Amino acid sequence: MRSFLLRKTAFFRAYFRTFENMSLILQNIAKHIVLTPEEETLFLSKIETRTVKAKTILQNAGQVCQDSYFVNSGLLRSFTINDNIVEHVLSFACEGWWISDMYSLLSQKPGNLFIEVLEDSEVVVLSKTHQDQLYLEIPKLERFFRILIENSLVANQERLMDNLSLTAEERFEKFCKKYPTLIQKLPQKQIASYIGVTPEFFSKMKARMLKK
Amino acid sequence: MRSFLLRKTAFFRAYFRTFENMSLILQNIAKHIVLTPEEETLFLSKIETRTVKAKTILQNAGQVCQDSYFVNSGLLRSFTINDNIVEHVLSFACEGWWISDMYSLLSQKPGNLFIEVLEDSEVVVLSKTHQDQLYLEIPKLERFFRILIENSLVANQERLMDNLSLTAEERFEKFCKKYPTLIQKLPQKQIASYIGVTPEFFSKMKARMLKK
DNA sequence: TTGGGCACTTAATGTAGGTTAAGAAATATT
DNA sequence: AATATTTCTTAACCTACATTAAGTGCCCAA
Repeated sequence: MRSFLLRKTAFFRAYFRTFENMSLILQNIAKHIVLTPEEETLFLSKIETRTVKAKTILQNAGQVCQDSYFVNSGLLRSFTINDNIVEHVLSFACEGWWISDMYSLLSQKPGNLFIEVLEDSEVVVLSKTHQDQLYLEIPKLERFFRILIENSLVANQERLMDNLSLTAEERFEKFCKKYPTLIQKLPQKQIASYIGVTPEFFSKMKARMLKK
Repeated sequence: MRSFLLRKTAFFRAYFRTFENMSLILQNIAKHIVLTPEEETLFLSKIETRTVKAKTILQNAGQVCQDSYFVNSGLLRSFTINDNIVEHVLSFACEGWWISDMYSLLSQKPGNLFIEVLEDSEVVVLSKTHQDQLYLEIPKLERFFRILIENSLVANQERLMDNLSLTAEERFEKFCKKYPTLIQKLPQKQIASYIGVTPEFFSKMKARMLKK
């Protein structure tokens, strides 16, 4: 009897933990489309959560990307490394954001991006295989991901135009306004890399801005 | 009898012209999804073709964007103008490409982009209203547009990283390889603006490259 | 036919941001 | 607590690209 109870509480703990872990992603989906409880269950059956420690590399350049990640908690980034061994941040992802190497994921060719964990994090893993299955099983998800990608395209276009027309200082100000929570968490060199300047210049620029 | 024949030939002419005008966009769709003949007809009923002359502005910054354009023939571009009255090209669109101000189209807020006709062109116009209807009437189109947008996001991300890590010369070389047909058609200052340099610097750079 | 714009070139000078290097401060590792 | 490693700062010098300005060739409109 006692062992039964033990098993039972373990079951409930796991059950509730799953729900706790998954509620954020379901909320995220619910912002754009409505899933039935059965569809939610099906969706949940295709994903898994994973706890990852800071500095873990989830995706390496040169490899074919198999997974997208949704961040439950913590902080990740994607970046490239060019010939001179200089890193350039493509994107950050904190709570409630998705991150992946879309080029590699879609083309199933080796990618150029690294995906790195910046802070101990909990991520939801969605494999390409499962995502493709889900598109067929729950066609509404086409809409969900279409909307996500539309939003990220718009943000990307704006960033591109900003890089062409604004100074580093202006880009930094915009970044601060747009992602105030990220600023707190990020080491300065990561911000510099996202803005598109060297850490040395960023430091100088920051000092200059403080004087004003 | 004669007038009947006349009407008949007029009908056929219109019929075939419609088909001629629309076959490119249907082919474009067929690359990613399969539509039934009825769905194709429905789709065609929601769009119209329009002949536009060079220098026409199809979309003005400050206005809410209502339409996406698919290019049957000719050449368009989208661009912003910053405070200093400097233009920056976001994208070109020639035969078989889509162009719009996605930010404004999605948010229905005033946009920052201009869309201008560079060469006399024929475009297919798809209004936001019709597009939204189509998503409901032919859910497969969610997939089609998702794929289109995915591809453009990937291209944008690459361009962003290139702007951060490559020199103007390298960006130009990449542009030439990627869009060889565009190079022929575009005035040099448009290329310069896309690459992200002034026309003066571009000219100097070109001279330097020819010497090698 | 002329002339007024527009695209392109060349050249002098200016500057935002890069590079190198060395030290200080903060974090991580033992 | 001590050491190692990474992050940040400062400063001197360098360069890719911008700015300004003046000039050339070309199209096309009156």
